[in-house]
Amino acid sequence: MEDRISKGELTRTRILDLAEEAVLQKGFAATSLDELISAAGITKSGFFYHFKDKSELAKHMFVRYMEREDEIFADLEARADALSDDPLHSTLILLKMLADMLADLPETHPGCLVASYCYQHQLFNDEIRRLNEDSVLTWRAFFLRRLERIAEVYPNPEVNLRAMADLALTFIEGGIILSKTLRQKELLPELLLMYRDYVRRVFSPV
Amino acid sequence: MEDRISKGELTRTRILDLAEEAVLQKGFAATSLDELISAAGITKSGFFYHFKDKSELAKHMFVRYMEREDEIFADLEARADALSDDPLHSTLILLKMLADMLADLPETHPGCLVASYCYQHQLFNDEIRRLNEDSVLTWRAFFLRRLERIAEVYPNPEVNLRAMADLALTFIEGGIILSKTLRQKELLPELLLMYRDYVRRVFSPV
DNA sequence: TCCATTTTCGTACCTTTGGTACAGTTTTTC
DNA sequence: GAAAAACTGTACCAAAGGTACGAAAATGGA
Repeated sequence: MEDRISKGELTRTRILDLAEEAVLQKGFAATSLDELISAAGITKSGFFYHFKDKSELAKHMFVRYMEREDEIFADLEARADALSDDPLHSTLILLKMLADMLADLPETHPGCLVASYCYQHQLFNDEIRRLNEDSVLTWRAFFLRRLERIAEVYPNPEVNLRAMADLALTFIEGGIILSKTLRQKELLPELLLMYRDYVRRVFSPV
Repeated sequence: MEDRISKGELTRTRILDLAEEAVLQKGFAATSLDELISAAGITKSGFFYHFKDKSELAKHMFVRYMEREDEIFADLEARADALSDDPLHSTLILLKMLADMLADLPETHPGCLVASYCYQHQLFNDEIRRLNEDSVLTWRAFFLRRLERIAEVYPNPEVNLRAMADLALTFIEGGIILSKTLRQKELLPELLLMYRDYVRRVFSPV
């Protein structure tokens, strides 16, 4: 009938939620299984029923994180594209919506798993490192696709679209670090709006 | 006679070098003391003679890291200012030299301790968190000071200088993550040159 | 050369953590 | 009501961070 979520699925979600929060605050190695199982209200055996070892936890945590981010971006894209047929305009809307979303967070942005894993890459196996790399490439492709569509309408031969797509990620990752370190949540949306401004200037006819 | 470096100082430097490299690759918690002492060729007691606990290691490592960075920036600044009296021009030179320096690194940038600590803040005490915050504020002040001098000569009322200073850090931190994750060392200098370009466009009279 | 300080080693011990192994039990679900 | 799913309990292991403290080199200056 309804979209039933099995009990196991719920427990797994609970573990992953707790793990993600802990990892973003103190790193993967310092996130102890004991801490997770007691917070999740299960036992060690229960944990190992769901994840065959800690590295499986890392992998599933990351995959889930990326799926959620992808959903968010797909949703923003759909909403932005619904509001304007002009590729430049709709991308500016998208960036504004993203900035608003980040500004509306109750606290400072908790952090990005890509950055966290990047600064602990030696802890992870090749599969996870590959996943991390792929996720960055996916984001780059997302922005690049939109920038290319803009460039078709507003050609600007001087601009390196790939570098400009990378810039979006740079703003996000760098902005999170700035926001987190200074504990000022406004910094991240402010920076994103600067990126938006930059995109507008580059493509807008003077 | 010469600037003698005591044996203890040498050992401490060796420990800090090893620790910094390990921390940037797998995080602080995963960097074991046993690993450091065996690599440094000392014993556990030897380690605890130099650092009263692991948290002292974290602190000294960070302080030393920031001193080195400060030196690098002070040196770049001195060299850039020697080449031009015009504040805009000398800052553009500074950014170019920084980009060149990063491009000349033999490998991908090893990472920034500010970002590493930021993503593991819960591991550290207030003193270290404060140090981390202060270091970002110092960098912001460094760039802000230069931007203000530029703005005196090339006024642009539309621009938020503080946000533009933060942008420099954002480019660096975000660029490191991008470079490290994709294992492409060219990305970081490329991004820095984009920041340089941005600064030039903002202040250059059309 | 002697003496004090600095630097390092040896050893023993304690707790937490990740991980393994595996048998047993309760809950769901069909 | 039976099979599959979702756990629990117990016992064990090696490695890690840390503590404590006494002894021994090494070094540096008088």
